[in-house]
Amino acid sequence: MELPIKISQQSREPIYHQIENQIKALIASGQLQTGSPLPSIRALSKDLEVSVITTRRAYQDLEYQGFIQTLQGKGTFVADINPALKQEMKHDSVSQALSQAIDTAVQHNYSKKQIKELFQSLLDSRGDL
Amino acid sequence: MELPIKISQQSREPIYHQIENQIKALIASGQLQTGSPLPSIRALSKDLEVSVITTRRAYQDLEYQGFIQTLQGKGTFVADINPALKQEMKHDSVSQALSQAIDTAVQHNYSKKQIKELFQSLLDSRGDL
DNA sequence: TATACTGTGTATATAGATATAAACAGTATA
DNA sequence: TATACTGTTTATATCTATATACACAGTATA
Repeated sequence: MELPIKISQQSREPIYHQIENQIKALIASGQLQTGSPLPSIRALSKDLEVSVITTRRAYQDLEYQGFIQTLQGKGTFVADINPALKQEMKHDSVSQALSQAIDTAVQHNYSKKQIKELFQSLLDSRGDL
Repeated sequence: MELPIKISQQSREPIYHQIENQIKALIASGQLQTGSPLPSIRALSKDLEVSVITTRRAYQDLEYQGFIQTLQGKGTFVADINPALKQEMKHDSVSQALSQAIDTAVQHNYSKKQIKELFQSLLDSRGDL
């Protein structure tokens, strides 16, 4: 079972962190339901072409945070998460991402109008929306 | 002379990289003009409460990329950069930041409408714009 | 029961990021 | 000329991230 996640090697964010964030997004948005199995750490490491230690680290963090649970010999499954928490996670993550992008634009001396226009044009040119 | 840059310790992006990006933004947007002096690596390290090695790394990378030049004993100065290049840098950096934020929203299954609304509300609640 | 998978623990190694410290060389000013 | 600044070099150290490898223990299936 493949997860729709992608790793950017040029990003300065650690790989395991990228994996974590993307799995969280899938869970928070309901694309991964409670109880559904995740790929094994070995399978995921092959998919993403990273080492098992890296995928394992991501899963460990997610488990520590309560998003997944792993059973030795069986695998790893999405945990049961309060829907209100999911909503909050969604909102927080997306808000933070957008805010940071606005920060970057402001740092570059973009006006409100310019930011809005560029954003609109980028949003409109997305083929997946 | 203090630079209006801030370091986020929780960000997973290396500190020197954060410094680089923010100085680039200042140069690209004209907030730092050709020839103007940057704070010494020691002064900057004190301002930002990071080590000299870290600020030096940022300055070295910026120099390698042609944005600044340093003279031993004198200090570090903004280089002369083609205005077209500045424009391109601005546009690329801001576009990339906004695109990545949209990616995050999409990962969280946000619709175009939701993204737009959240963005608008975040933009409107900015006190600095 | 053997095989193929699962997670867990451990080891070794390398690269990157960052801290602190000291010394050297160059510049500027009182 | 001494002092205070500037960048440069070097050293030591620690932590983090990631790679590869191996072995152990648990589960599932043919």
